[in-house]
Amino acid sequence: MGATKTDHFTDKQNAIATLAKALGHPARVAIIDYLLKVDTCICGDIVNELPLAQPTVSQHLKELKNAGLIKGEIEGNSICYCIDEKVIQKLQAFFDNVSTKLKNKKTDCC
Amino acid sequence: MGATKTDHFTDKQNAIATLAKALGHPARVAIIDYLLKVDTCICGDIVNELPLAQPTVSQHLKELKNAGLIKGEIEGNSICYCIDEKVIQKLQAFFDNVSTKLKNKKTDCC
DNA sequence: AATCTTTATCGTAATATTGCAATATTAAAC
DNA sequence: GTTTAATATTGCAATATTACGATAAAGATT
Repeated sequence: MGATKTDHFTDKQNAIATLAKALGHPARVAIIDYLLKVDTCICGDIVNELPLAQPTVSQHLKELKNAGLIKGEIEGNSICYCIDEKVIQKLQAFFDNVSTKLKNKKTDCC
Repeated sequence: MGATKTDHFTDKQNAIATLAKALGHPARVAIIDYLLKVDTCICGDIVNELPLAQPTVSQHLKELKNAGLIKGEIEGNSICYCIDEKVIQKLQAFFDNVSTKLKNKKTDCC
């Protein structure tokens, strides 16, 4: 196989998994880190920052974009990428919820 | 290729990526959801809950365990799995940080 | 319009992931 | 000790991901 059975899980579970998967590569975490660090966010800068070839970076940016984590805006002949705050908040809410529920748990088996 | 170039990224980036990757599958998100929902957390229950065969669930549990997201404790001839609160807090802190930094950003290009 | 710059896409090789049937392991129950 | 029950491991097929060279596309520059 190799294909994920998404249809058997809830929309929310699939949504979180998609976002988490998008961040499941250090290069993509590094891209997020970089976009946070700088105020301008031109694709070329990201390529220079990362230890990967330009097509590879482009592919990682595409995956972050597909997952909805970043947005790209054409700026002359270069492209400005930024993080989508709403999507980050979705992840934040998920982990907040997990954390809260863990604290309220009665049994602490392990 | 197909192998991730982990050595070029920071330990923190690799750590976040590893955790995110572990949650990058709906079945594994569903496992976390289930562990939060119930007070007992025996592996067999998880197998019954998920629409996947026992070996597949076992494999997903192993990946969550390898990433450090859950811990397993032998309980008779069954196994009790629980979420590691500390690791969740690591992810929580990461997204809190991203969120805060986004809010403090001057330029909002996209 | 020819050229340069910037980013995306294609093609492809190497590796990883997903899923399951079959089988192994280990502890309880009899 | 044999059987039952619960979980893990093995082996394998299908698919996905990662990485990059080569090339394309599209706007800027000359």
